Amino acid sequence: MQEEYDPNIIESKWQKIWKDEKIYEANPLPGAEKYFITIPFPYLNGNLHAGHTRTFTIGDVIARYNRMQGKNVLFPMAFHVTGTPIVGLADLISKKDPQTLNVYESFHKIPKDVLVTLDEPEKIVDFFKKEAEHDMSIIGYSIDWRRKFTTTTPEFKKFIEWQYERLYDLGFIVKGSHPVKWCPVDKNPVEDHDILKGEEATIVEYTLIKFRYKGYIFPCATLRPETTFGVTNLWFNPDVEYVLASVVSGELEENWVVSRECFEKLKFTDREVEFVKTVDPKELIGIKLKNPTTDNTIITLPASFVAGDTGTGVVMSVPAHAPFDYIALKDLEKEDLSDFGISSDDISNIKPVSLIEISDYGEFPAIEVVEEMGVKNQNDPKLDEATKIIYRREFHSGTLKPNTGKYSGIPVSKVKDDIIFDFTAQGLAEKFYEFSEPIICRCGTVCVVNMVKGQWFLNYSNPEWKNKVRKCLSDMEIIPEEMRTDFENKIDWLKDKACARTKGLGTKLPCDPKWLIESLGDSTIYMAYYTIANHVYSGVLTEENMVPELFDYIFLNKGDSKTVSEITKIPSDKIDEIKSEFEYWYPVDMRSSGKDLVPNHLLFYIFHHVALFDEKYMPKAIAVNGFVSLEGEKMSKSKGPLLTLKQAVSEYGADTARMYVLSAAEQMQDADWQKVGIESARKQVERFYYFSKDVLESGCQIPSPNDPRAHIDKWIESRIQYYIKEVSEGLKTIRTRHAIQNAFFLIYNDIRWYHRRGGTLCLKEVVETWAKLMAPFTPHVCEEIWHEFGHEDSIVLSSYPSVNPEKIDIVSETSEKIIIDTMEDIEEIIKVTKATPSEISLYTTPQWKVSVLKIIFDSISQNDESEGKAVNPGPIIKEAMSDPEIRKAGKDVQKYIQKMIKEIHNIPSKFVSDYLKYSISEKEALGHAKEFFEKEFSCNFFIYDYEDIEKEPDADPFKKSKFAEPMRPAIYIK
RNA sequence: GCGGGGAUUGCCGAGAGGUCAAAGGCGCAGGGCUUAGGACCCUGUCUUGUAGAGGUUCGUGGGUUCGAUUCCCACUUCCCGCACCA
Repeated sequence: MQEEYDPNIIESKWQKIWKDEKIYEANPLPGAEKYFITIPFPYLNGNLHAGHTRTFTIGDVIARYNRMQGKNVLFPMAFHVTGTPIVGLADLISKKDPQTLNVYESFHKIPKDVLVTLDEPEKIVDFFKKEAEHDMSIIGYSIDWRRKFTTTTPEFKKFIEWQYERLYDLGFIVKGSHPVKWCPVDKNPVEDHDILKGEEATIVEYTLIKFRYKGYIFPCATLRPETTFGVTNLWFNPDVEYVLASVVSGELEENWVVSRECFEKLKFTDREVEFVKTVDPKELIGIKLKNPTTDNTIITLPASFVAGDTGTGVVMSVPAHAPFDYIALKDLEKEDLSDFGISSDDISNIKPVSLIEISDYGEFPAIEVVEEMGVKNQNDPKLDEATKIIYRREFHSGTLKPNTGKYSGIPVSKVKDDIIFDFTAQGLAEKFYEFSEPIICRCGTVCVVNMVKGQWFLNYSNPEWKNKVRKCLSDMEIIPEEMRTDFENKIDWLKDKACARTKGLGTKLPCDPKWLIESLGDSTIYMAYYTIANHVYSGVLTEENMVPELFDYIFLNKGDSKTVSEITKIPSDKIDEIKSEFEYWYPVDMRSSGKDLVPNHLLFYIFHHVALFDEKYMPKAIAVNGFVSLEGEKMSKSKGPLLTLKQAVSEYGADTARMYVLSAAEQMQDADWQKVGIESARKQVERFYYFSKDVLESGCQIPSPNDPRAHIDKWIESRIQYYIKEVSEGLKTIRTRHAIQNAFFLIYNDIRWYHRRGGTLCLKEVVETWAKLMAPFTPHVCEEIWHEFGHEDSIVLSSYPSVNPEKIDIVSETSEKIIIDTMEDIEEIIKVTKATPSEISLYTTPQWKVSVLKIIFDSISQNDESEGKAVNPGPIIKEAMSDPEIRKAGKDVQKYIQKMIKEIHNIPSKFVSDYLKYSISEKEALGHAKEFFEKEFSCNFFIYDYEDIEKEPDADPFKKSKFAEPMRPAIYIK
C-alpha cells in the first residue's frame, strides 16, 4: 500500500479499471435476481452540486449494496433538458447578464472564456451533459453509461410522442382552462420572480352562489358553500360602487350585480362580461328574495364590513355560523333603516339558521364565539380571529344537520366538494378565483387571476385514475414509511395539470403540435426507455424505426414482432430480444429522490405508470431524502451559494465526499454541508486506510475456522456480527447515517478496544469485513484495501457480509461487559480517592446472591410489564429462604433482596438474563483481563472468588468481599 | 389558510416507558507517543463527592404510571410544500 493515502491516485486507478472491465454494464442474466434502481435525472442548467451528491450517492450506495447481495443491478442515468430554464439561461448568457455570469463563473466554476460561448440552449446542453457525466464518474457512481440520453434527442422524442398518443387515446389528455396569476399591463402570467409584493399569495377557489331577483343575479363569493342552507340575508355595502353587468358564459347569459372591482376581475375569467350601468347601492338594499336552497325569504341589508375589492362585493349572511354576519345584524338592531325601506321588524324577524353540528358548541357557534371574545361591532379586528376559529372547527369536526337535506350527517370536510359539484350542476353556483392576498407585479400593476383558455391538461383529477394510483401506492414500499401520508394527501390534492406550453425545449404534443409537452410530463416513464436505450446507443433503434407499433409491442405487448418487423425493418428476433430486456428489467425496484419531487415528479411517475403499463410493471418502491444546505445557507443554482460536486471531490476525494454527505444527516433530514464536517470525514477515511495498512504490514493472517480463539478474539468476532446486522438493516431502510455510524464509527471503536486488549489474531479478518461493509459508501479505498489484502476479484462484486450466528458469542460479550464495567468502577474509585494503586484485589460474588438475583429476575419477567406493579419483596424473600444454600447467608439475604429489587431496573435486562442464562463465571471472565488490568493500572491484580476467601481469609483484609454482587465484583485498592 | 415535520446536554445529532447523565461525531481540556505535528492513542467534558455514590437535566405547563426524554392534553416556537415551475 502507498505510504500516504492519496485519494486521487487510488480513485482514478479503480475508476479506470471498473470502466475497462465494464463492471457496471448490466445485461439480463436469466436466473439471476434483477434489481433496477433509478434516480431522477439531473436538469442541466448548471453543474451537479452537493444536493445532487446526496441523492445520487444514496442511489449508488443502494445499487452497490444490492450488487453485493448477488443481484443483477441496473443503475442507469440520463439528462433532463426540457423546459424553459436552459433557454432562459442561454438568453441571459448571450445578453451577458452580469449576475448570471458571476454566479456561473464563481459558483458553477465555469471558466469565463467557456461560459460566454454557451449562448444557445444546445451548447448549454452539450456542455453540461459532458460535465455531469464526468462528475458522476469521478465520484465513482456505478452507472451503466450505455443507456444515457438527453430528453431532446430525436429517439427519446419518439418515445415521448408515443407516450402522449397513448395518454390521449386513453382520454387522459383533455382541453380546458385554468387560472394563472396575471399582469393586465404586461399581458403575461407573472412568475414568482416577477412579483413585487405578494409572493406568498396563492390562488384560492371560491364558489359563487347565485341569488336571483327579478332577472338579476346577486353572486356571493364564499369559501363555505355548504352554509347556503343557513343564509338569512345578503349584504351590500352602501359605500361601495356596484355595477350591473351582462355576463355570458357559454350558452348562459345573465345580468349580474357586483362591485366595480369585481367587474374588472370578471373580465379575466372565462366569461364574457359587458358593462350595463352603475347601480345605486340604495336600490339594492331592502329587497326581499328567495334562498334558492331552502326557498326561505331573505332580505338584502347594508353592512360596512363588506369590501368591494374582495370577492364580488355581495356577501351572503349566515349569522349562525359566521361571526361577521351575526355581529353586523346586531349592529343593525340599533339603527334606523327606514331610508332603505326596512323596518325594525324586518331585522328582528331574522333568526339564525343552524346547520352544522359540532361538539363543544351549541346551536349557534358564531354567537357563542362573538360573546366569548367580547366582539364589539362589525369593525372589531377580533372578528377575523373569531371567524378563523369557527371556520376551522366547523370544517374539521362539523357535520351537517337534517335541514341540509341529502347532505345531513356528513362531515363538512367531506361534503364540500359534492355540494360544489351539485350546486354547479343545478346552476346555483360557479367557480371564482381570487388571490389569498393582493399581488403587485414588478411593473407596479395590481395583478388579477386570468383564465387561460384552450389549454391542454392531464386530467389527474379523474377519480378512476386517482383510485388506480391509490391502489398502486398501497402496494408500494415507501421509505420512510411516514412519507406515505404525504403521498396520499397529494393524490387527493392533485388537480388537472396543464401539460403543454409554448416556450422552451421539448417534444411536440402529438394531438396538437403547436404545443410543447410540459417538462414535468416527459419525465414520468422514461425509466422504461432505459431498458432499451442501450439499443439506441448501439444504433439498432433509430429515430426512423422507433414507431408507435414498436413501443406498443415492447412495452404493452400489443401486436406481434412479425408485423412490427415489417414496419421497422428490424429483424423480428432482435425486436423480441429488446422486448425481453424490457420485460426482464421492469418494473423499477427502487426510485430514490429528493423530497422536493414528492408532490410533482414522483406523483406523476405513479400516475403515468398506472395509466399506461400492465399491473406487473408498477413501481415497487420509492425512497425520499432531504436537502443539503451549505454552512447553514440554502443553496441556489441561479444565485449561489453552491458547492459543486466536482469541487467537493477534487478537494476531499470521492470516498470522503460520499461518506460525509451520507453521514451528515439521516434520510429525511436536511444535511448541512460544513467544512469542519467534511474535514473530519477525511480524517476518518485516512484513519481507515492507515489502520488497514498497519494490519497488512503486521503480517496478520486470517485464522482458519478451527484455529483456537482467545476470549477477546471471540468477543470481536461476535461484536462484528452485531454491526453487520445493524448496517444491513440501515441499508435496507436507507438510513445511511445509521449504517455509517455502525459500519464505521462504532465498529472502529470496538476494533480499537480489541487492539487495546491485545487482540491480534482476528485483525485481518475484521478489517476485511469492515472494508466490505464500507464498500458501498467508500468503494475506492475499500477496493484498494481488498486488493492489497490479496484478493484478485473486485470488491464490487464480492458478497456483502451476512450475520454468522455461529460467531455470536454471548458468553464472551457478557464477560467482556463485566470486565469493562469493573474497569470503570476501578477508575471511578481511583478518581474519587485520588489514590495511586499499588495492588488491586477483586472479589467475585457468592453463589447465593446469584440465586437470589435469579429469583428476583424471574419474578419480574413473569410479571407482565404492563401490569406495572412494584415488585413485592415478600414472596421473593420466602422463596429465597426455602433454598438452604441461600438461607445460610442469614439476614444478609433480606437486605440484598431489598436493594436488588430497587436496582434491578437499572441494569440492562439483556445483560442480566444472559449472565444468568449462561452461568457466567466471573472469576474466569475477569481472569481473561488480569494481564490487561495490570498493564492498564500498572499494579498487581488478584482475583478471588468466594471459596478462595474462605480458604485464605488474609486475601480480604478489609472485608470488601461482602460488597460483591453478581456482575459487580467487590474491589479493594491498596 | 391547508398539509407535513421538528424543539435532546457547547455544537451536529441518536434514543421512543425501566438498559439514560442520555450512542456516535465535532469542539474544548489534560496526558501519552513523537525532532515536530492540524497524525495517532488514552482520559475528562451538567453538578457534588477521599470507594464504585448522590443531586438537577431532554422547548413550557399539566396529566397517566411504581417509574417518562420516551405516552396523553394544552401552550410556545421553528422549518418545509401548496402547481403549471424544474
